Amino acid sequence: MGKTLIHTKEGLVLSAIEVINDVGISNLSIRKVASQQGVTEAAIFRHYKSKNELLLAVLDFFSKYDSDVFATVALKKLTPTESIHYCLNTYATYYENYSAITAITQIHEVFRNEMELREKIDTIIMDRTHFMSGLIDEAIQKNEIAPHVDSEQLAIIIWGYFREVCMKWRISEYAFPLRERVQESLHMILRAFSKRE
Amino acid sequence: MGKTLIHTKEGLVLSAIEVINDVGISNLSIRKVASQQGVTEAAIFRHYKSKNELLLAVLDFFSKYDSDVFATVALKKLTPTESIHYCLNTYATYYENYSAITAITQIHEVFRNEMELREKIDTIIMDRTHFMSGLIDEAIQKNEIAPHVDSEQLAIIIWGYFREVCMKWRISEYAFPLRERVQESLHMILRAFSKRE
Amino acid sequence: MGKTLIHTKEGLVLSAIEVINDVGISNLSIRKVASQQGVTEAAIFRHYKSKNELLLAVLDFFSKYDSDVFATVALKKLTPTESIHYCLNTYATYYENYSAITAITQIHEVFRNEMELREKIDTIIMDRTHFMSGLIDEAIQKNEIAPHVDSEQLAIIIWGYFREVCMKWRISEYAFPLRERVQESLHMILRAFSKRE
Amino acid sequence: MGKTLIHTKEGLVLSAIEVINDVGISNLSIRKVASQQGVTEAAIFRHYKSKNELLLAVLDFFSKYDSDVFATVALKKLTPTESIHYCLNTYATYYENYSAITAITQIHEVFRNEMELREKIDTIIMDRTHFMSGLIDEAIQKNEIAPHVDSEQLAIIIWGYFREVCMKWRISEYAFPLRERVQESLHMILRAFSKRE
DNA sequence: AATGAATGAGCGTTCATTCAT
DNA sequence: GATGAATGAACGCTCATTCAT
Repeated sequence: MGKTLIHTKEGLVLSAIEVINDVGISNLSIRKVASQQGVTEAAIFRHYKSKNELLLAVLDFFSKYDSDVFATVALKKLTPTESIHYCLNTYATYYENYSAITAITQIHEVFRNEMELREKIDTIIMDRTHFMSGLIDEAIQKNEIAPHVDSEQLAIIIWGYFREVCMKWRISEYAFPLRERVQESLHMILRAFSKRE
Repeated sequence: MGKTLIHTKEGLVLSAIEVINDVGISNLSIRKVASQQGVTEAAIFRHYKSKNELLLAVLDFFSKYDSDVFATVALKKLTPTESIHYCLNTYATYYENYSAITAITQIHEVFRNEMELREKIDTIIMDRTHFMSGLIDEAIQKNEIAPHVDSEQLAIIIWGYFREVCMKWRISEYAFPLRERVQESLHMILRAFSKRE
Repeated sequence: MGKTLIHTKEGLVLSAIEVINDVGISNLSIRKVASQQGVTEAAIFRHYKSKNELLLAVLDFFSKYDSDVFATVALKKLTPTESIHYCLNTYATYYENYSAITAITQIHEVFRNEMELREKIDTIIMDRTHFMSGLIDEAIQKNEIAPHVDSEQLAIIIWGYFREVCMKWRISEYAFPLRERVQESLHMILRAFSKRE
Repeated sequence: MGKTLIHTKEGLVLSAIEVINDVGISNLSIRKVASQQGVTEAAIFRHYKSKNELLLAVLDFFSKYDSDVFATVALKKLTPTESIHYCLNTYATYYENYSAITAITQIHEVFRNEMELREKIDTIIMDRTHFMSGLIDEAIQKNEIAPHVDSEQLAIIIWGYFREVCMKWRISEYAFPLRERVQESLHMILRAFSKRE
């Protein structure tokens, strides 16, 4: 019973992501999520009291991975550079297997016009940047990255790259292996910003 | 006469950009553009025969700058690295003075569900990447950038950074000087990827 | 429950016919049907997913009578001539009591520009002609109608007459008794085409 | 000059008929007539001060033929029966060569919702019926048609047939020779109603 | 004699949401 | 826990008509 509820509730999030991927966030509607899920529109309002609340759940789902990744990185005994690799590799692998979710990486702007959604998305972005710049700071301290590098700016570069390559992947209709490409480019970036002997 | 026509038609593009910046692309409607412009909705359809056509004009306006920039760069006698700086500096300066247009940099995904818009936006992105990777190739040939660098990947990194920093600028509500920040970061990037002696 | 549904759905068809009779098929709109019925426009779309689907239901309603008539004629043990009389008498009586529906007899042409409607209306007309020419063939075999008569042409004459007299009835604002008039004229026609001794 | 005006004015009527035939009376609009004619919408209002006035001109054009036919019939020295044949033959020949105009024969009902148009169309129908029943009366007097026949009812039968066969012709997409068919059927009708020896 | 621009009303349709069942 | 019916607002778009040029 409780289980079914949870199942349906989460199922709606997955359906919403599917719909966003299929017809775009602008054309997402409760009706379409309902029919994707095979329920009535009214049924959705039993689980989420508004469309925005469903979208908040989508963002929760999208970022739930974040805490896991951040936590895992902390647990493993990796060098900072390895951590950065591990982090992006995790996302890239995940996205490669669930390509629809990359739609969410591209629609931050759309969420910005509803206060609740805006706060959530801003927090997600901020946390990711913060986490990344933290790793970079560590890397600088451990001489893996050159000392003059501004960690926040590099964090923006890395996330910006990641978002851009996700976009290219979508445009290409998933024509190249995302994980490999990200790995290569990240390697290139970290090497470029590494300390020079 | 001709003047009035051009004025209204172009004015509608500017109004559309304003509306997109204000309420978001998802909430853009012909009604809102009309009221922003102070005309009736029907009047818009005299100038653009559909909403999509107006949006195409917005993309035209957004990218019209591109050819100018590409051409100017070719004319000036600059080193490739200087050209890259000049290019991003131009956009950053422009955006800094017309912050609403940065909204357009963030909405590629939304346009992807209308074929005409999709084609246009894909072309714009491709052309920009191509132009940038061309400059990088030149830079590699002239030993300004390290030979092992993949020019297309670096182009993606640079544009990804630019898009990301525009997003951050918007989130911060234009709290930092965009041009300066871009200049610094770009300097950092190009230095990192430069040939090491 | 089920009852309410059927009621509203069928009610909309009757409302649509009322509107067509009042303001003409060209001026029929979902808005007007809605207000005739005392519901909102959106409510209509719960029952019929488009305006055309509602119009199809109107045609269904208009022709649902057909199968009943055809079937009844077959059941009763009447001479072919009596059958023809019975058939037109049934329509005339029905129309006399529900004059608004005669509007539908006059609007074939208008429906011709929507493929779905066109197919439906063409089928209705074809079936009626076919049924009538079948009866005439029988009448010829039983020597009630002269052998040289082309049954399809006579069917067209009879239906053409019926449609024309309905038009006259409408023009006259229902000033003469439709049933009686049809009966007389049909009698005149059948007598004229009967076998002469 | 005057000539051009007349030409344009009449051209608009022909364009309107073309549009009605192409997209149906319900989808006729000033815009479409204008573009069919290759002028602006505003230009039409220079010639006809409203859409209804243009439609009145269409009806004028449609029925202008009537007076010619009526007059010609009176001039020629024909028997009443021959006159009826001549009359329908003239229309059938005309329509066969200008099939678009048969659209007008089918849309009386649509015109009924604008008072001016209604009056016009009612007059046309009445005049035609009157003319036909006059010929039938003559035929009765000259023993060409049986004495017990009600001339008005037969007139309705004949015009009803004619309208119906025009409809069938349209449905069939002009698959049979209209004139021939009308001639045959009319022959059949007049023979049936003729005096029997 | 004709055009381009504009208007206000109306169109068919979709939306998020509510509520009785 | 879910459904079917309904609503009111908004959507993109087309209409007949007007008017300054």
